[in-house]
Amino acid sequence: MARAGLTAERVVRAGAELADEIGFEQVTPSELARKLGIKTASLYSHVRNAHDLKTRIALLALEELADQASAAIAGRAGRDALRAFAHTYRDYASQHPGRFAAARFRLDADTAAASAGVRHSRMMRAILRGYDLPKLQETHAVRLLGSVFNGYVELELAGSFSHSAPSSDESWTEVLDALDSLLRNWPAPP
Amino acid sequence: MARAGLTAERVVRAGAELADEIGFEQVTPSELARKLGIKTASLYSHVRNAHDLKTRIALLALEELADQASAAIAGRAGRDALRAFAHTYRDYASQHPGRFAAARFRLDADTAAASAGVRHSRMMRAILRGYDLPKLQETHAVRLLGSVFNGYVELELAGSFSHSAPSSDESWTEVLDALDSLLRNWPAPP
DNA sequence: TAAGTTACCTAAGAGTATTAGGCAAATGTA
DNA sequence: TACATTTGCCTAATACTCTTAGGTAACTTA
Repeated sequence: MARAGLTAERVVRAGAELADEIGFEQVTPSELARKLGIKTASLYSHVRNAHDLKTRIALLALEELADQASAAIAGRAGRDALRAFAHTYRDYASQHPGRFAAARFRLDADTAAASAGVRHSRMMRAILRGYDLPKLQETHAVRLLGSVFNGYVELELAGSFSHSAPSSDESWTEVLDALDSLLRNWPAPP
Repeated sequence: MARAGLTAERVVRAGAELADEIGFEQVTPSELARKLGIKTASLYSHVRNAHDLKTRIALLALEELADQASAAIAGRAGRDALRAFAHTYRDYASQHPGRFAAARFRLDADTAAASAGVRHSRMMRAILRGYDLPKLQETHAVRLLGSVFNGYVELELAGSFSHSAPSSDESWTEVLDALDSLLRNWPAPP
């Protein structure tokens, strides 16, 4: 019997591809085994179980996304950085919808803390340094940015913006301009 | 054999409760049948299949949420309406996390168009009427609001805000103030 | 009370997740 | 080169899950 020469890493990468093809929810050991041309049981030497598989795909996606975002904001500040970061997010989601869904997979606290997820919030904080926000408002602003990026992309992926004018592209740039303006005129706390 | 006296509607309501107990993803025919004390196969006289069950729970949740939001914004305008609407969203999600997840279940286009989802965007548009937005910017603003509300609540539910100060409650009010301020000073298009 | 409806059942087929144990291909060692 | 070890993949088996088909007994209505 010829071997496929798989490793845990190759399995996870194939899982990520599969997620982009059929959706992250639909990625299961049996489906992935089919794609790889091996028996389902054979996967269990590379991955602990179905949940472990999904977790690893999520970690991969978080890492990839952080890498791309980090490259995008390098050397930029203020509005430019904000736009570059946001575009990276949206582009990644449209090119890799399954991976993006994976990045939103709910990890347990420890795994999340050790994931590339923390780089994401660090980058947002870095972007905010280009705006003159009161120190105490920074976390609020980070949470707002995270909410908008995740929320917008998810709604768009769900098709919520595709059945009415104006185009989602247009809204996206307007929304980013609005956010930029908001960050430059953040309301003073009471 | 004593009958449980179920109907499609009671089944769906039980499904919604189950979602709040164990999570929407985990709601399956077999699990629901267990909760109801009947055999799995018996569910199929009330519901077409697993997907149909989830769809109906989603529609129920959208309806409930729209009802509550509609009651909350009645008689209010501007900042008050914005806050009332937003709080309804967040409260519903924290009291009914499973139903809230259900409300985000991806419906096919026709079902979505016939769902209470359309009431949600109508309400957001109504709220925006309290602000003096350029007509063309209204849709962009609706999309921004939807993104923030969905995004924030989802991140919060995922625990993203629970492991660092300040509290999510605090961020939520700051974020809403920021949104209010943004809507009152929406940047002029180029 | 007889007829019709229907809420629930049992039975069965196909598929999935997971574990246990086996063999043969790749790899390291003498 | 020959041997031992590791390991990548297999078959087999268990215990689910979803779904369909057909039956029966409990309610409803005339």
